[in-house]
Amino acid sequence: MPTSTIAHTAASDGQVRRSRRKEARPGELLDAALDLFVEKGFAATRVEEVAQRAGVSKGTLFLYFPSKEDLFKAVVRENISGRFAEWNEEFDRFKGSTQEMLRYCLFSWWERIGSTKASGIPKLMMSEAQNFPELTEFYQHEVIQPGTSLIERLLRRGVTSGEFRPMDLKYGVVLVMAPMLFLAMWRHSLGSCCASHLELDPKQYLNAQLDMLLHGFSAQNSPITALQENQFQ
Amino acid sequence: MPTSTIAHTAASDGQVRRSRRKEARPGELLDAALDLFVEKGFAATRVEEVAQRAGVSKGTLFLYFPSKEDLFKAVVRENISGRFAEWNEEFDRFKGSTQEMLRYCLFSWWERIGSTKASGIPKLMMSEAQNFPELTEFYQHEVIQPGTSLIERLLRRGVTSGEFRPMDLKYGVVLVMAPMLFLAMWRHSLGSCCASHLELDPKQYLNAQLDMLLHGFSAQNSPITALQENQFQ
Amino acid sequence: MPTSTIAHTAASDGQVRRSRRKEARPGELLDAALDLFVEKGFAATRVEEVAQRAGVSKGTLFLYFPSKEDLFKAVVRENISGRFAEWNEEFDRFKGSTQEMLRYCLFSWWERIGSTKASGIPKLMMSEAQNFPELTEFYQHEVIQPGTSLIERLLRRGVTSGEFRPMDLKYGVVLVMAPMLFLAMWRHSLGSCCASHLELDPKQYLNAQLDMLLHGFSAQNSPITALQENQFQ
Amino acid sequence: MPTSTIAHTAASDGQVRRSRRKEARPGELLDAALDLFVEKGFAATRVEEVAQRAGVSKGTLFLYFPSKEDLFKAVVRENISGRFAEWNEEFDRFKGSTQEMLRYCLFSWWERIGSTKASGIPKLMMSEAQNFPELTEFYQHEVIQPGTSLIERLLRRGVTSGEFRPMDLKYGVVLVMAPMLFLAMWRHSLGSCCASHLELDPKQYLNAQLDMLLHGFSAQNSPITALQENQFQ
DNA sequence: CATGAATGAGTGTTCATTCAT
DNA sequence: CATGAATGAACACTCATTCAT
Repeated sequence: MPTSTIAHTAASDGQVRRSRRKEARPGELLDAALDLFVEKGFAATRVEEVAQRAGVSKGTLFLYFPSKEDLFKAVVRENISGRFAEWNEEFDRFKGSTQEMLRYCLFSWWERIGSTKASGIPKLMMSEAQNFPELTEFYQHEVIQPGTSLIERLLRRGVTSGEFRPMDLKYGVVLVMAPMLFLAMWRHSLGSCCASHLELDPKQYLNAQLDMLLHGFSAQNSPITALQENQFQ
Repeated sequence: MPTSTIAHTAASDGQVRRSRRKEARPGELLDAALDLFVEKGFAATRVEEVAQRAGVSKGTLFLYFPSKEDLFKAVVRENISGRFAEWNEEFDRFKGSTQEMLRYCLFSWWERIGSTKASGIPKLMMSEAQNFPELTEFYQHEVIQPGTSLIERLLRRGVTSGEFRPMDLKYGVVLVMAPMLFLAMWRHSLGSCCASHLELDPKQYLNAQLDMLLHGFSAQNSPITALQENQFQ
Repeated sequence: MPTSTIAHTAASDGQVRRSRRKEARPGELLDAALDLFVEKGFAATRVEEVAQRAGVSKGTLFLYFPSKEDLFKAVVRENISGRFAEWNEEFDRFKGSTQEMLRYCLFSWWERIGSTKASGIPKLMMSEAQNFPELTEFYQHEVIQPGTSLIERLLRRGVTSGEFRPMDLKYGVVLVMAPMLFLAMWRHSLGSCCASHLELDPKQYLNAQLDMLLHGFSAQNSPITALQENQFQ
Repeated sequence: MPTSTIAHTAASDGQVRRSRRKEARPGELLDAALDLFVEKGFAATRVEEVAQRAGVSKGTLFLYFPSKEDLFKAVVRENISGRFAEWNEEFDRFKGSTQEMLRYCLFSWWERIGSTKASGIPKLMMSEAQNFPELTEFYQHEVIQPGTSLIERLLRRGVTSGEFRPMDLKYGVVLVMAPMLFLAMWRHSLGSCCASHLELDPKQYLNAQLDMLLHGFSAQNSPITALQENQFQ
């Protein structure tokens, strides 16, 4: 009951703090919207429910976001696009090897997006892309392109330094991105539904991915890896 | 179980003529529904459009499937035919190296599933898993488990023969499956929407995956690969 | 209560004639829509009320008319545009003097439009033209242009035959149209609200207009006219 | 009577300073509202836009006018200032022929009303008469009746002097009024919407009307007129 | 006195579902 | 069996009105 703030008159300091009207902050709306979009998808989420969950009226929502699509865009910006600036800066300052950088990339993605509610957004986009072309274009520009640029940059660094083999960067980028996206989608769909024998421990999954990105399955490659044991957490 | 209501009428005259006629319509409806569900998702698909595409009236559709949800369930069930028996047999007879077997696995999947309409089913399941838990469980048993067993078997063969490093098979399996599922979903969603810089050539993508599964990015691994050139088609 | 036709089972001839569902005919919807559009204007008329008055559900209305604007267009076509073909034919066959033709023009307009509910449409268009540009364009093409063509033709005939003075046809047309439009608007607004000292008898008003169109106020013109006495009905 | 609540506070200090400040705002609001009501109609005008255009907040508007309807009433009342006294005096002093007087009547109406913002009021009244019966009655008394009296007086003068034929004054008055009202409405609705073949030059239109009021279309009447050429500006 | 954030009833349109024929 | 006309609940978005500050 977010409306519990109603009529909470602060008698002590002489000031009336809260009244019948809920003071809306866009933040609460964005949180509520993220929850519902991830849970139900874009189309199936009713704006009224978003408003209710944020403890305000439908009208108030439209006061802050001119349309449902704009609300969604704001959610994406708040939870995903906004992160790329910081990431790029971190990459600028990164001192270690590119292998370490790749590891950092996967694990910071996990901490900032993968393990949060925001990880539901990629799944959502996959599901609804066809039906909302404008949102899709937005997502392309705000998420896909910055994300691929970031990874491309990383791979280029590795190739330049001689750590990585020369490669077609386009497919290299997808090789790095796909497992992250897959993990996000898996957790929000099949992985979450059934106590499956395939319930993945995310960090172990990412370690396995990382290990394979670097060394592959082949036996002649370096032998001690996440694929063998759960030694990395 | 809407499909069970269909085919159990023609017991009297021994001929399946009447029942065959009846079964013709649900089949067309299921085909039409698969196309549309994959293209637009469950919610955005209108039953009337399904009926039109199948050449029948909306009323007729509801004659065969008591609700849109039942239609959806029937679509998913119908398209999960057990291809796994055949695959297992092929694996029994396979003579080459496990590396070749892995390659065969990815490419036969592409030919039989990935490049066909059936590739829409994983996307559907990912998108709608939350809304159809009963269906999800069914999918787990009928597809995910047989599929993982198949790949697990393959990996075990590789480890036993010394071609592959020892590994935690659970994560190994996901490493193999993820790119296939990702490819299927990508093609049916974001990948098809935007004239993206990320439009993937499926065979090249699979080659790149295969290459990385075997060798990873590292420079000390075998240098000439699909990642470098487009020599594989 | 148009829904009184419900469950009116015709027991006599063995046939069930009417059932719970109302059989909608677009005609009833058009009638209801004309009533309400004229009474309340386009924007203020709720489609649900139109449907109710026609005795059907809101959904049924959208079965016949894809949008409120289309409903309006159909109303205009049914009640106004459709008349011009007949009018043109009558003008083709007209044998008398152009003065008689002008009289015929005004009075047949009165019988077919001015005295009917359709006379509310011009007022409505005047009120709402600015807010519904698409409707306005439609009205231009379907009503204003055919109407002006008809009158222009009439005036040209009179000038050619020497009955009328040479004139700038554009303003001649407006001189003829304006009083008809004014009468229609007056009746649906100020004229209908108050038992005014200006309550106009339409036929007398039209006679006065006709007389003035032909002769003006001047004393040197033909003396016996509608302006003097109420001899015409 | 919302305007009565405004100006009766400043009795104490004799100076109208404070009250003058207060009155400034309603004036701006009424101006803004007139513009918008005329342009868009009552329903389509948003109070927020009125407030913005007047440079105040929405809340302030409701401080002065308890509702949108009250604002509308105030707008109409405000803009019906008694110009009729002046007009009557001018008629008292008029020396020329009644034909000249009629011409003066039309053109001074154009200068004082027709060409100004005030010409929007008749359109408003025509559009909204049904919804504001109380206002309509007010308009009858304050505008229609004085106006008709003025014209009636003019026509009577012409008949008495022998310039005009004897006539039923009631219809004579409408014959004179109708084209003025029509012009005002046309300019504010259809005439302004469409780059129509019927875009009217007001002075030419009034000349044509005047000419026809005096002579009609008939060929035996005086031949050189505004209907023939555009020689009058 | 002035503000503007908050409200919530109201509207056009869609679409799964029903049912008389 | 098959049809398709009819239904009505649902939903995004608007805007006059309120009221705490």
